[in-house]
Parts: sequence; C-alpha cells; structure tokens
Amino acid sequence: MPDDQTGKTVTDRTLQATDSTPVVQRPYADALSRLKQVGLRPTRQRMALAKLLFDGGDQHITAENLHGMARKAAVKVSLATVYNTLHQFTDSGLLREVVVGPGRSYFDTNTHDHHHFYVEPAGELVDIPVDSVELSRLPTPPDGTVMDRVDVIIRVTRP
Amino acid sequence: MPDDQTGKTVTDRTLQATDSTPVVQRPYADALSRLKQVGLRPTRQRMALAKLLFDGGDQHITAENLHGMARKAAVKVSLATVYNTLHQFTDSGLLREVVVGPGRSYFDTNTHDHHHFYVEPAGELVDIPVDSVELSRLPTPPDGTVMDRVDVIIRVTRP
DNA sequence: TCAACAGTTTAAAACAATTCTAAACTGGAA
DNA sequence: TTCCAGTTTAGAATTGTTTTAAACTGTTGA
Ligand SMILES: [Mn+2]
Ligand SMILES: [Mn+2]
Ligand SMILES: [Zn+2]
Ligand SMILES: [Zn+2]
Repeated sequence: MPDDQTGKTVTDRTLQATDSTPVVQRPYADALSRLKQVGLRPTRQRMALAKLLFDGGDQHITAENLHGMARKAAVKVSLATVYNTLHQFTDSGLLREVVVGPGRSYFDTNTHDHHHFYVEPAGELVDIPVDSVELSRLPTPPDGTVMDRVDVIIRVTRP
Repeated sequence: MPDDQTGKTVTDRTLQATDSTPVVQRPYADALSRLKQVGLRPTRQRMALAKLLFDGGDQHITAENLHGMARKAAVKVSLATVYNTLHQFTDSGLLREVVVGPGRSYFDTNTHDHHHFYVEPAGELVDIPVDSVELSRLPTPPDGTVMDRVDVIIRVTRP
C-alpha cells in the first residue's frame, strides 16, 4: 500500500480523534471526506487548501489571503488554482461567497444561513447569528424569477 | 444676460412646471439646485451628468453606462470625471452605491431607504419598496462600531 | 502493473473595473 | 481682468479576476 505524504492512513486519524483540542482534529480525514462528498478529486492542492479552509473555526477569506496562507504553510499552489478551487468549493456548497465591495469578495466557510456586519474601513466581516435578525415579510420576486438567497449586510464604522 | 445652452433661464422653467409630464421637468434648475445644495461647483460636466442622472425616474447605473449615455448626448466628459462625479455625488448623499458582485457596482438615484432584487445572470437591479420588507429585530453592532446602513439584496434567477 | 486519458494545475497573458498622476483648464472671487 | 483653488483629463498604473494552452497527475481497466 503506497503512503500518502504523511505516511498515515486516513482511517487511523479519523478514529482516534476522541479527546483534547476538540475544535480541530482529523484535518486530513475531514478535508478528504469533504472532497469526496462533492465529487472532487482529492489532489494535493485541493487537499491542502481544504485543510487551510476547514481546519479551525469559521473564517472569511479572500483568494489572495488564502494564497498567502498556502505560501506560509509551504504549500506550492498557484493563484489561478486558488481561484479555481474557491469557485469549485462554492459551486458545490462547501463555501459561500460574500460580496462587500467592488473588487472585494470573501469566501465564507460558514455555509449556514446567516448574515454579516461589514466593518469599514478595516474591511472586516463579522458573522451575525441568524436568529438575531428577523426578516418577517419578504417581497414576491419579479415575474419569471425565483428567489435564490437573501443577503443582509450591515455596514458599520468606527467613529 | 448670457444664455445657457438652451437659451432658457433657470427660473423660467422652474415656475412653469405645472401640468403634463409631471415626472421630469425643470431639468436645468433641478441639476443646479442639487449641486448648490451639496456645495459642488456647477461645472459643465457635473451639470450634464446631474441631468442625465436625475432627469427621469429612478435608475441604477454603472460608471461605464453613464459615460456611454454622456457620449450619446454629445457631452464631452472623461471616464475619470464620471467616476469622480459619481463618488462626489455619493459622498454628498445625492446617490447611493449598491454593490452586487465583485467588480460590479451600481449607483442608485433613489437614496430613500429601500432594498433590491438582483437578477442573475442578467445583472439587473430592481427596487424593493421599503414597506414590503420587514426587518424586525436587528443585532447590536460590534463593540466600538456604529451602524451605518442595512443592505438587503435578494438574489433571484430565471430558471 | 502500467498505459491511457480525463481532470487538474500552472505561468503567463489578458481582462475589466477602478484609481492615480501630473499637467492643463476654468469658475468665480476680488 | 487677474488669479487660484478646484476641476478635468489622457494616459498610465493598480487591483482583482479570468483565460489560455501546455504540462502534469489521479484513476481506471487491460
Ligand atoms: Mn465567482
Ligand atoms: Mn466608491
Ligand atoms: Zn459568515
Ligand atoms: Zn434602488
């Protein structure tokens, strides 16, 4: 049986994640299972990016930002691949894209229904728990269209 | 007394707007008064752009779009000035900027409190009257920040 | 086991939207 | 009129993203 990069098998790490640091564990298994889930080949680059994205808590990240994280983690991946991957992940529901400004788009690892504060001029996104916004009464979409999703962005500043 | 382009004075047209085509009238006076209101010099370019923007009903327009309208109307103005002007108008409250996608930003002549449908992939913005969305319960902004405005964008598609 | 091929990655160029620069111009005060 | 701060402009630069076409690699099935 051929080794992967670490020499550890997937199932090993999956089954032993019982105690300590509960938030992040089984990074390899998690990344792999996510890719399998959506039918994307687990290539070296996608695995590495998936780990960077999904290990640890939710994050709001830009393409450049993720590319920088990859460099720091000594993962060799081109910016084009970072963009490809982010879009593939978004299209398959692993990520959500949040647009806050012209030429400023974040990818959100939290795909649950929730909204955002956008802190200017810092350019920082902060989650709003879904139950702290109540959106009663929504309008009927224009004829011939169907509602895809509702984005609420609350722009805030530091005075 | 020197004529303006049309040979009509401002006050003339202001006072006679009583009947017919009620939506658009006194274009010159309107543009001028808006500029005065916010303390921007009524230059040839700003006046022309103000007319294009504020004559007629509310519109959602891009910079390129407005530049194109200016060309058609035989107004000589550079794209840089169009951008400058749109931002000055936005900063002084004459316009509102609506960001719908990375690298896609619209300027809205309707500055009242209202929301938007964004029709994809056409890239078309449609107003939602404010009273057809009810946003009960808003969250408290993060510490040290103050709420600037709430944007609701409902993304819809034609299936 | 390995050839074959579809899927993937990549450097580099291209692109689109926007901003910057530095020089020319102009509205309006004095 | 003169003068100057404010304005406009062509063109270059920047930013974020997409495209291209060639090289590479995971997976499959002989
Ligand atoms: Mn996208
Ligand atoms: Mn702007
Ligand atoms: Zn989020
Ligand atoms: Zn609008």
